[in-house]
Amino acid sequence: MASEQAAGTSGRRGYHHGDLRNALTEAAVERARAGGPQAIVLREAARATGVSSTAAYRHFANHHELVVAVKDRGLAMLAATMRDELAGGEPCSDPGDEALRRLRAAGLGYVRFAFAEPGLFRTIFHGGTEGDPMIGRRQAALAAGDGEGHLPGTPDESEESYSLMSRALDELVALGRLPAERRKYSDVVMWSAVHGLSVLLLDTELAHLPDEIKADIVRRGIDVALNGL
Amino acid sequence: MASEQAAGTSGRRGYHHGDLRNALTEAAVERARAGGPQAIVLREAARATGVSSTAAYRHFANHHELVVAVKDRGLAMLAATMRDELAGGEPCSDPGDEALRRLRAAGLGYVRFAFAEPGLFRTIFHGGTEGDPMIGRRQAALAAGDGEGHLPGTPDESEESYSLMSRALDELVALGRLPAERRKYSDVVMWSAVHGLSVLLLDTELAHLPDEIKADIVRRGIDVALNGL
DNA sequence: ATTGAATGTGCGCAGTGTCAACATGGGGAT
DNA sequence: ATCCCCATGTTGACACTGCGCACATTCAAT
Repeated sequence: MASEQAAGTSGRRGYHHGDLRNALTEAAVERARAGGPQAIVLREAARATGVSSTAAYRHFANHHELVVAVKDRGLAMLAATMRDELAGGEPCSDPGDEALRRLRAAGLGYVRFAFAEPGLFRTIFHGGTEGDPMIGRRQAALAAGDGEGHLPGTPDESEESYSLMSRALDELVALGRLPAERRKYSDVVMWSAVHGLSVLLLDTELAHLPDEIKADIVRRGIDVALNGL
Repeated sequence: MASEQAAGTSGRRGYHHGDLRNALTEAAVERARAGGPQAIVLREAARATGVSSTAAYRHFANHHELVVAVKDRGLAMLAATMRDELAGGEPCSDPGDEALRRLRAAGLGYVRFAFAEPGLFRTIFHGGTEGDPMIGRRQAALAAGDGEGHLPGTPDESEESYSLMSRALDELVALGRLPAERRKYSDVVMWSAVHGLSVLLLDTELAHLPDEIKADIVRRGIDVALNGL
């Protein structure tokens, strides 16, 4: 009975684990961190948790659901990283500058997470969106563009990272730093800018560039986006 | 010696196939088109080609090499789509406007390909870059930034799509439409802009948006990038 | 204590990547 | 034309994966 797991939240105090779903997810997250989405293998996670493979099927309908669970965790960590970046810099006195600082910080945090956790980042954006979190389900609303002139959203709470940028943009408009007519789609465009930077500098030959150059590119990319808006 | 090309699909006149590598790649491309990188399964490709699974190992060291072959094909198709888009619109009389039109067309072609061939697009950017084509191998040169002030490249001929945008930018500089000091990294930024748009509108809940909205977002995204440069 | 629903276990099936040993036959040296 | 080499294909097997089925164990409500 000398199992490797000793304490913490996953006690395994007998036949029943008590928190298997969580334990499995954590194990899967660990693999994903190291090897990306491909490294998420159900049997492995079960093995690492000290439980039979089929036990996992009591908590996940199939392999994909495990992946989705990992995506969720990753998304939360993404948001956390962005929030950290937000809180990191010192606020500007001018409200307009401050809003802009926040937008830039949000974008920077996004890229920073991608670099810090490439495995998780790749896992988050992997395969279609069938059964995923992100931006939420009510796309119907998105379709018709709402009265405020931008994509509504912040569905549940999953897409906090998205709303961070979105809110900063709202402030910019409120403070007159961004013409209201340009508000529409600005969030998506900003998001796509930082996402593109992340992916290219991570999964392309560009990944071999020295870090300083990458940092320059990221700065430039974000500046271009902010300028262009 | 006379007949050996006849069939593009597969000759199979006897024990030896004659063009297995190509046939396998084609089969794999077909699966990838329909189901993305995950759909590239070596045994399946062999089966579809009417050959034993292990025969593939005479032409590909392992599964990954097959995927790389598909990536190559996809890259070529990407470039083709972009070139089509370039040739599609009518040229502007003013050279500066023309260069700008080309840059925009290149970007639009990029996104258009992503929408037209999502499976291949996802395959191209899948997993690390170990043993891939793209941007080429000489990153050392990239590191030090060259005299012209932008990332050199056009390695072999694989990254034609990249060079299409890069050349348009060069023209813009030559014609005084873009300050030379902003030329640096502009290609990467432009590329990342269109890439981000493609990925987000393809692999996110945003994918459920109606096509018109997507088109609007793409337009806006590209405009922002061009403006920001 | 009984019992039913959760939860976990073993076993098996189909399918995949990959390797080793063997078969075939096309093309160059003779 | 002949012969032999070796690139190209084939069969068989191993390890591993996702997943379903029948059975075991436990917790909780009766």
